[in-house]
Amino acid sequence: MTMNTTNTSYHHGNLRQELMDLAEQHLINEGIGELSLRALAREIGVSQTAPYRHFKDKNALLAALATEGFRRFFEFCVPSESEPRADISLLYFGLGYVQFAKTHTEMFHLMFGPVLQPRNDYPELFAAGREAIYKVRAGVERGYKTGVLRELDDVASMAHTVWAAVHGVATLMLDHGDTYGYHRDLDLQAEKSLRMMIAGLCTDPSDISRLPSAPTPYPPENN
Amino acid sequence: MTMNTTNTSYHHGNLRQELMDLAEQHLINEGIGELSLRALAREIGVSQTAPYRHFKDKNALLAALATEGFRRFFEFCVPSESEPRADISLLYFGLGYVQFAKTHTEMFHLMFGPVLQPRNDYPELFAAGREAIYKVRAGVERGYKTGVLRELDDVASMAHTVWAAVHGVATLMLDHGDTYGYHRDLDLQAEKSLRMMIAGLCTDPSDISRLPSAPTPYPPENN
DNA sequence: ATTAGATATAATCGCTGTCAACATTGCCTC
DNA sequence: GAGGCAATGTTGACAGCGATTATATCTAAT
Repeated sequence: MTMNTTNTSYHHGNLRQELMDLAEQHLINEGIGELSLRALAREIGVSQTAPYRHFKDKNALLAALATEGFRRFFEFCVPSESEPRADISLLYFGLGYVQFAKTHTEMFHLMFGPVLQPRNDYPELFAAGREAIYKVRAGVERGYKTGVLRELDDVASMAHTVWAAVHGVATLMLDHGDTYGYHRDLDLQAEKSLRMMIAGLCTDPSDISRLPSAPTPYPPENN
Repeated sequence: MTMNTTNTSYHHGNLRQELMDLAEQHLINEGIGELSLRALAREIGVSQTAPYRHFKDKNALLAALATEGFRRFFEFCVPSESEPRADISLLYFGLGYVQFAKTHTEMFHLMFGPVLQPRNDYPELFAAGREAIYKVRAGVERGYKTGVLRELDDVASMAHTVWAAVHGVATLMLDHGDTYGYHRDLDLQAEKSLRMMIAGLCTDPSDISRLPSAPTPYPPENN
């Protein structure tokens, strides 16, 4: 994956990146709680103190990971921006959001959960989060101008509402899928909920299925 | 609070309860991550291993705490059930939900977050979560029968949607309040978002402020 | 007096975060 | 090209905290 895994020289040369790569794998496989700097160092074959050259502490590494996660998240949601109709664009955004949560569960928890808080300590991460919001605002603004969305409030408030709707669907699916029962098709349910909520914010909330399906497979080729 | 804090006898006699009480205080003051069985035992004045007589491990204690949390949560939301109009009832439920999240932040994270998962291992907790859903379903059913809610889908799906809406508003407020900027009145924003979303699910989504205010102070006297 | 339940003691193990002292390397300057 | 410096990594050790287990001891109830 990265260039020199079998680098036998004294200096690893790519430790920072390799730490992050491996950390992400551990994140995926074992979850946030189990991630240990020592284990990473051991596995890479480097001393236990070496990581501290690159990250002030464990949370700093996690923050870097989460920031990287946001970058992918944006790519994940990019297609929604090219959709001209604002309501459909928001729906696509929501679908991407949910898909991301589902396929990058632990990363999602890291990015949006209470682990790295308050955000004051992680300016890059904070900025990434803000960027995400701006995208939604842009979508809402478009919806207002084109008359697709009901102008219930100012753009910021409406964007907050949209975000909350999407976020709620995603987190509920992750954290309470089992509570809702294993027999349900959660993906389908999530999409239905998204549609209901977004449709409710539209000028014409006549029908949920009014909003067309997302291009399948929705998210682009990125893993 | 509990009976025998100054019990000098060998047997504490009330350790289980006292552990939970103290744990909750720590939860409130320091958060989930900082909670330590050892600290609790130390503080109570009992050996470090004594808690294991009452809880299989740390998570078992947390699960018991969360279950207790659900009991309070239900009391918190009880007033919504006495409201005859289904949409208003759902709104009150949402307001209670958000208030609970705000005033019992860490407990909320414990109850709804990814800490105690999967729920298979905590049957009581699982049951408590289910009970919560049934309440929402009842509300939705009422809304269908009285023609207040749009019958967009079956009761279960609609309940899921309502829950997602409410849950999204609450979690967004907790975990991303700072991202959205300190200058906003988050409480107000949360309520607005709730109103927009619920109104959107109603037969007549004409006006957000159509739904009347909650009785103030909304939640009953329980701390 | 016995027994089951509650607590204590001691020990294992892992992790974080620091520190000091030292080794290697690459790059920059002269 | 030589020297020097800064960045990177190593080694080893330590303080501190935490979870958990095994084993021993106490005590209250029967």
